[in-house]
Amino acid sequence: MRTRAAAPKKNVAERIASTLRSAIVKGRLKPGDALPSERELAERYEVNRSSIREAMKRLEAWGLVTIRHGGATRVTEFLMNAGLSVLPELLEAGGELGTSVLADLHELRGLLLGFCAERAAQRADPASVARLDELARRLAEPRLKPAEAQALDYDFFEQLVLITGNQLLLLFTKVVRDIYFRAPERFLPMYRGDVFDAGHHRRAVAAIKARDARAAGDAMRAHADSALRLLRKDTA
Amino acid sequence: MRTRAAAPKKNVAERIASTLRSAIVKGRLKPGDALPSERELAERYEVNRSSIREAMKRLEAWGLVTIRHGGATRVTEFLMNAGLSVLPELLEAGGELGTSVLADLHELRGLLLGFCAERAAQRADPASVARLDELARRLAEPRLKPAEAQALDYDFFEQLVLITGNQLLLLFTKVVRDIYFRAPERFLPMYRGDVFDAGHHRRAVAAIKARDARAAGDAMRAHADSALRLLRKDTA
DNA sequence: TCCCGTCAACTGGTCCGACCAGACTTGGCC
DNA sequence: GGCCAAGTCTGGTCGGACCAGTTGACGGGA
Repeated sequence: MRTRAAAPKKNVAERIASTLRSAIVKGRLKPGDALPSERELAERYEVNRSSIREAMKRLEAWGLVTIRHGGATRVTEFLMNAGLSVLPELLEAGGELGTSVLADLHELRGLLLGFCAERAAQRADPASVARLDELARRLAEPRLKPAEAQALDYDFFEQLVLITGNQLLLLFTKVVRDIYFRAPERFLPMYRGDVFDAGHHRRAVAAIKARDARAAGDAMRAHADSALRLLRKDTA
Repeated sequence: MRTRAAAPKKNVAERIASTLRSAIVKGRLKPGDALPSERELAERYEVNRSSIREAMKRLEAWGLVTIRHGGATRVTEFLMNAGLSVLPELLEAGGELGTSVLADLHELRGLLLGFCAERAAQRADPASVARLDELARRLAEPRLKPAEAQALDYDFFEQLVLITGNQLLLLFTKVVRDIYFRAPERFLPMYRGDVFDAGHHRRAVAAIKARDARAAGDAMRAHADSALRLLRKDTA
């Protein structure tokens, strides 16, 4: 809200869904709790019931509530039942949960980055390598804004994933992208000029060119690890 | 339930959303194509426009279409935009895409299994190890039905993930579970008595007990690799 | 007293038809 | 030919009606 686009032109349904989502993820509504009926919510928010229904459908799609015809709509135990789609919500909610999940994300990112870099060293075509090279070069530019570095870093990740040809992994990167976009402020500190080191990317590209899988993987793992260490230091 | 019932009591909106989703994922509707207007779809499917709207909202939540007020609703380049929620559909679609994604899944599963096993060897508590032991023992029973072996194998995976304490990974396993549940027939061949080898799990548990991270990881990676090899042989 | 079936009063699901609001299309004006 | 305005497409919101499962209170029978 406060940052990124003062949300001027959101749908009615979208606005209400966000409100309720926040209530759920932040714990004001606990798993098992019943939401007010659609008719009551419509009255409370002074909108039509159709809009409330849309908001409910959205919450259901996010895996945050279960709707039962005839029964009440209840908050689900989303950590055990929802899929990755609730992730952005979890991070946006901030707080303790958000931070621990953020660390989990970086841990997993390191694993995947390493894997992709190794694959890339084995089978990257010249055009892909050129794109990686270009991205690494731009990452090394002085006076790069944190937000730009973040965007380039994501592009680098995506390019690596594209090289592996693993479509499932590609879908996963989209989840990561959603998180980056929705809660960029959680990531920007690691891209500050005084802590971000573009050397990892440069070394990775060099290793990929040299077909050195191990070195490429190590470089990207080191990149993710540095973010993880920074996060741990900040929260400590 | 377990066998995925021929969709007996789905919503109108849900039914229509599934139909369209399938059309999109299977390529009958290509990225960039405009869907018919809500009013036209309502007429074609002989339902109210509200129901069509709900179906549209669902497709949008899945990342399959983009809705623009005033403009047409268009199919997105979903592989580049959708999240993991379309995965089950990709597999169910069968055909070339389904098989290649299945291979991707096994590849990724190997990576994650190996990672989790290594972590488990480093930090598993006795109770968790006992649960893994029990699961491995049951997997080794003679005359195990493929479906039972599949269920146990999934439980083993989940238990490993729980040991890592990575909540994000836990959410990912839920996605895997959804796939297993929705298209079990795609996985059962690898659990047939004559090809399934429970030795990988047994060796992994032994390695975890011995705190041998490398051996534990290798055992689980070998498990996933054997599935991948079988898949490649079948399609070849 | 206790159990069980009935039914009213919830809940969400679908429908209708109207109107608002943004975005394209078209045609006439310059 | 190029530009702008009106018309008519699109989705967005409304409200009010009715259908369809669930729930639980209430009353009658064992």
